[in-house]
Amino acid sequence: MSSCTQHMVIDILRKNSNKTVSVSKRHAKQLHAHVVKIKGISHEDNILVLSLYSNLNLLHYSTNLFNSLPSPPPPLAWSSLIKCYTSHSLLHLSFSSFNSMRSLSVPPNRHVFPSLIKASTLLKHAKLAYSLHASTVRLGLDSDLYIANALINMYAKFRSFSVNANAGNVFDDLSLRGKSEIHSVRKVFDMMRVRDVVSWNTVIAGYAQNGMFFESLDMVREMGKNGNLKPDSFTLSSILPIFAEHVDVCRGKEIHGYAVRNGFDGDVFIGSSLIDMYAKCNRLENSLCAFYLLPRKDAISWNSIIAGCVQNGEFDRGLGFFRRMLKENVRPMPISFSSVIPACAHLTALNLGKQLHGCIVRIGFDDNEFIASSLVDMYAKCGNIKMARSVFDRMEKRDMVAWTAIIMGCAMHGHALDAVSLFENMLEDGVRPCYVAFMAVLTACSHAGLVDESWRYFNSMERDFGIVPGLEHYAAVADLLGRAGRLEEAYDFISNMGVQPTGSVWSTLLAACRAHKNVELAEKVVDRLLLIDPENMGAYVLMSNIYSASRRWKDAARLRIQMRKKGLKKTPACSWIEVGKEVHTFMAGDKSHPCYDKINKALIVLLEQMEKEGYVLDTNEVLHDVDEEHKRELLHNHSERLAIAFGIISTTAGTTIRVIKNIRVCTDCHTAIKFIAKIVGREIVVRDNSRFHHFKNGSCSCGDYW
DNA sequence: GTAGGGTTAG
Repeated sequence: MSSCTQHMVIDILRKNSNKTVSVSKRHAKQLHAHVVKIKGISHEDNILVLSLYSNLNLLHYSTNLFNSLPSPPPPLAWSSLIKCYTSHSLLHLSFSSFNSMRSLSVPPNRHVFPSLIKASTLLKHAKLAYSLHASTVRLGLDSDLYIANALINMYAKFRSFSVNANAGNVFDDLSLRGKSEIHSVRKVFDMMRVRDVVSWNTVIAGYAQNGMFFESLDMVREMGKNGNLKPDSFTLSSILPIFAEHVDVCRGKEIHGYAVRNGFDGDVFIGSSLIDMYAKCNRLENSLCAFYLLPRKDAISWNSIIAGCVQNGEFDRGLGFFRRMLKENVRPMPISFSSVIPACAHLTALNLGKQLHGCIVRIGFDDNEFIASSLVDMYAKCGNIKMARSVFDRMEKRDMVAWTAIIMGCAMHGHALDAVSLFENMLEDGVRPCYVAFMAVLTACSHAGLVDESWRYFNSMERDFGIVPGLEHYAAVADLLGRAGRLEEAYDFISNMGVQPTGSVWSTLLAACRAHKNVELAEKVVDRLLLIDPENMGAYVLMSNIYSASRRWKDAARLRIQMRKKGLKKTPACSWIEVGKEVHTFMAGDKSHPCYDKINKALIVLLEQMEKEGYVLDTNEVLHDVDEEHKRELLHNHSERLAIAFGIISTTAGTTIRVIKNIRVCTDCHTAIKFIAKIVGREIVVRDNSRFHHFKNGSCSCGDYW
């Protein structure tokens, strides 16, 4: 009897809601067997079993049972089948089934629409979705609780699609449509006679995901007042990202407290939202607590803590969590890689980055845009611009981030013309440049002295793209003017820029004054600089260097005394190199390395050969008023030379040497490294605080302009 | 039959 079957179905579904899925699955099959055994083939009962299979997401059992039904199957059978297809993301099958259903003249009932609306949402197929909405209106079903909930979700999602599409491409009509869609969310919601917690949560999440934070939080209040419903774990995980974005840790903590009081703090969704919220509020310790207190961790919990560490500059920690994730057999997701690779980029850990790249290729994630962009950036930052370019060239779809990464990469490596032509290619591709993309192309211009191009891009920013130039853009142009020797022009440009200049903008001009030996303007600049940033030690050092270079020792000494009085100390110069699996660090004049004697001997031998080749020491770099011999020793012990010499004696012949320095390479070392590269027949890559220098065969990729 | 969390460039 089918009423007996119905009771058993209900019993199984109840057990299923207790998360004992495997038990229910077994029960379902037992029930099916029971039905077959006792009653032979009863289609009425089979339809109930089918709805049970469909609820348990058992695709094959559902389709097999469905195919055994006589034609035409009743509406309940169709809606079960379609639901099953949709929840397995077989969206085209959902629609082809719907079409078959209609061609057999089976009337669609209310149960079939939610799955179809969901399928059209997942397909991002707006036309289909709108026609489904129209059908429900014609059938008078559009205020049905489940259908309306699905419609609200659909309109909220379409709004975010168009918002996101708008960020990368030029489709102005989409933003208008986006507005009407968020309006439709509210219209459907307002029209409903009965709303449940899902209705409220869907609207709240929809507003939150579309950046309508005020409206979202307002709905949470309304939910309690007019809806008489308490926020649940869905509500909380929707609104936590709002406080993450606003860096509002106080209100984030309030939500955390509410979650604890109501027993939601063990929920994995809440957990990862909390980890993320605390990390974005720079409270990594709280993120770690939230992570460790989670009773069950899923892949997303791991992703959140990895991204949290990396975003807070805890690169080694982020890498550590990534390793532990693998060790605990949690399958990494594409996001896991795009979160952890920037850690390699920041640590300049090329070998580690390569290993991760290998892993990515093996898993088959190498076509993921996010991962590819992070790899482009990582290779560029680790000094391997060729690999960066090859990863970029292999990308099928390139979004603005990918373009920006490669343009910035080329800029850092002094390939300014490549950077500029890539920027033009990006525009031809219809990708709209953003704030960062302009930073990249302007940086490229400034590294190569392309004054005219720089002006052209700078002027087009606001005029053609509506991007108001920020400090970084002004700084790049000012830097370029200064280094091109147009010092007065640069001074006027900085004095009249649209934003308040920072000390560092003036510092670049000060450096230019030094390069072009203009002491008078330097004095004017340093006054302006110290007015804004009186503690800027770089300014004192530079000005002192400028005085020294023009042999005004007394003025130089006066500044150094002022520095000492203020307690300002120069940033100690430091270089490091990765040999084998270890990173070796050298300070200027550092004799502490276990191989120091060997390094020193190598440097002496090199110096002899360099001098034979025509190297002349440039002592202008040394700011102290000391005798020539002492100057020679000071230069000889610059940290990059120690690191390079160590690299030469501890790696096999022909290996590229990659050294990183925390401040700019000095002119003398720059000349010296050109000689060294030629003598030892190796490529030497040096990254200073702003760019890469590739030394090869006696010359440098920067063309001595840096 | 409907709703939720985490990514990349400076």
